[in-house]
Amino acid sequence: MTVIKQIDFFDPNKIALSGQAFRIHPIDETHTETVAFGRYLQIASLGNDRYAFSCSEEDFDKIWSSYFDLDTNYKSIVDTVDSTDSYLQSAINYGYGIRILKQDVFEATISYIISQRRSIPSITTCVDRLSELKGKKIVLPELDEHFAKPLKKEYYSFPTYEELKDITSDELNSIGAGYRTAYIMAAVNDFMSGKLDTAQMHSCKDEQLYEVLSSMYGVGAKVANCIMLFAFHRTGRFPIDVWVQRIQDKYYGGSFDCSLYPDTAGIMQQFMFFYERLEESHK
DNA sequence: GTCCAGGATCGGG
DNA sequence: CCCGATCATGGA
Repeated sequence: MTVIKQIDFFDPNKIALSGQAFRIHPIDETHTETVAFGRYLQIASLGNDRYAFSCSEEDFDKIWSSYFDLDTNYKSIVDTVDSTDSYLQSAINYGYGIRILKQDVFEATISYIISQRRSIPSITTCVDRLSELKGKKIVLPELDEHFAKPLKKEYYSFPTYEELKDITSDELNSIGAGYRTAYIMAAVNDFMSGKLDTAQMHSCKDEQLYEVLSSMYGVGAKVANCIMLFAFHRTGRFPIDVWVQRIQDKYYGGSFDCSLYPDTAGIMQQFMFFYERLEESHK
């Protein structure tokens, strides 16, 4: 099953390298693969803003169009950027095609709890190990001539909280969760007990959602904002990690003025993060 | 071996 | 309220 679409402002490999999700990867220059919502998806870039997706029309409409935030007009958002902010202008030019994903709430919560004080490759390893341990094996879709060979032999879904309800400390230690083991156990319990209810959280205003998330054991300001931005699509949130703080120190006198972008500061943040990290890797 | 990573918690001032 | 020490491990 293959669906071909024409899409503006969409660069799957840049999204994969932008560090907002940990299970999306470039295969080669024109192919990207991801695992999300229990499925494997491959995207082939055909040129002239045309893309092949390895899914049915129905899954594209019900899952992937939303996941990649394809109903949002990023060009108009980019046009609102302060023309005198040359750093942000450069970052946006460099990151043209990055969209903010709408990730699964539980997966994003656990992944960002794992993420604290680790590098992105290390987070990826840990998330993959957890999926292999407790997720379900995924049946790959048929991949026709548009697509490349997948990177791995086997893929596993990110486990649901039901699938993690009996996970032990030893198991979490074995996948390299380190000192975050207790945080993950607590988070699973919060979802299982109904203290955290995804549907209810979606209806919360930003401040209330932030309170709920940051009240979790092992979830502070940065992780709470990442969950809000990358799972709940609260695009006004501005997560500050070591990279973003570095950017603020170098180019914004210590703090970026988010009030200029009340509804899109998080999108700006993602462009800056991508720009700074990849510039650094080219040195 | 050394150093740092998409930080949070805790105790003390 | 702010500050410093501490946390376990992978990857460069």
